[in-house]
Amino acid sequence: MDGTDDYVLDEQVGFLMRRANQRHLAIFARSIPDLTPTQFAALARLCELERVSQNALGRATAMDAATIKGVVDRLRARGLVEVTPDEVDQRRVVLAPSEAGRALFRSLQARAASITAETLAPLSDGERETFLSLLRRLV
Amino acid sequence: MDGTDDYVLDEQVGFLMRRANQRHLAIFARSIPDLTPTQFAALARLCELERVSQNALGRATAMDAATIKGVVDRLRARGLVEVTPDEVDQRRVVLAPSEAGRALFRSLQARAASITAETLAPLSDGERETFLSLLRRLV
DNA sequence: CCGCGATTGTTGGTATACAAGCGGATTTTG
DNA sequence: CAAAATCCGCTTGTATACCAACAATCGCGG
Repeated sequence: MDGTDDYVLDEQVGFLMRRANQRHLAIFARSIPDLTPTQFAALARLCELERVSQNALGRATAMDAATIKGVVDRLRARGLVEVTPDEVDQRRVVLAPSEAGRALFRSLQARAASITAETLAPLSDGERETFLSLLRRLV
Repeated sequence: MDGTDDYVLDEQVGFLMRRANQRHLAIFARSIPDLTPTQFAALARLCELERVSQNALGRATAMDAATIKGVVDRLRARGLVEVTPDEVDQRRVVLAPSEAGRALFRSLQARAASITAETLAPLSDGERETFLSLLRRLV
């Protein structure tokens, strides 16, 4: 039992992912101060899907129903998302990006791409590919 | 300008990290329901450092001063951490794991290690090494 | 057509997380 | 030694994030 039980926090994948995520979040906030990563993800998906229900958007962006509600509320409050009741299913609301939402997304697209680049900047091109493909298998 | 502006959310490192983290958090919560990953990290560091101030523990676990306060409060409420005022520096409080805290950490250590293993289970041994070493460079 | 399970959106509660700002203590510096 | 800078812990406010519970609605089987 000499070395089997040493638990080194700094080598745990969860701790490393948390810290890597912190660094990425800081890069994002510096580059796009107006929108959080979550809000941007929701807006991006909405621009891609055009018309979806709230929960469906949540599933498409890996967010809980309770979480997506708050995100959509904040996007709505800023006029980036429009909400209309679904005509057939009375439980649903249909979300769509407003013209302002679409314009904002377009204007931020390039910056968003550069955020990914900056996050991965410590790695070489090949390492980036490797990292992303391994990461994709851990979702 | 045909393909330069397609922003694919699912390929962004932030989105992938968020989802990989979600999966890891779910594994953690299933395996150690009593403690959050953050609380466990703080407890682990505390067992390693024995006696630290609150903010110092926060820095050692990559937590904001406001964040570590809440974490320590909850650990204290469960009797896992003991607090004494620092004798020299009157601003500081000195944290130390209680006997119960040390015992809990010891009893969870193996499970914590298996959480890392389960999180990385989709990868082969070599891929795990690669992933961790790349991830370590992104913190 | 009736009932029952599933889905939709909502709410409340808990737990990170960070920014900003506070008063107080300590250390550095001029 | 006094002023400035720094550090300490705290609080407030905002934003994820998830769970659990809820009413309203929908769809399907009988």
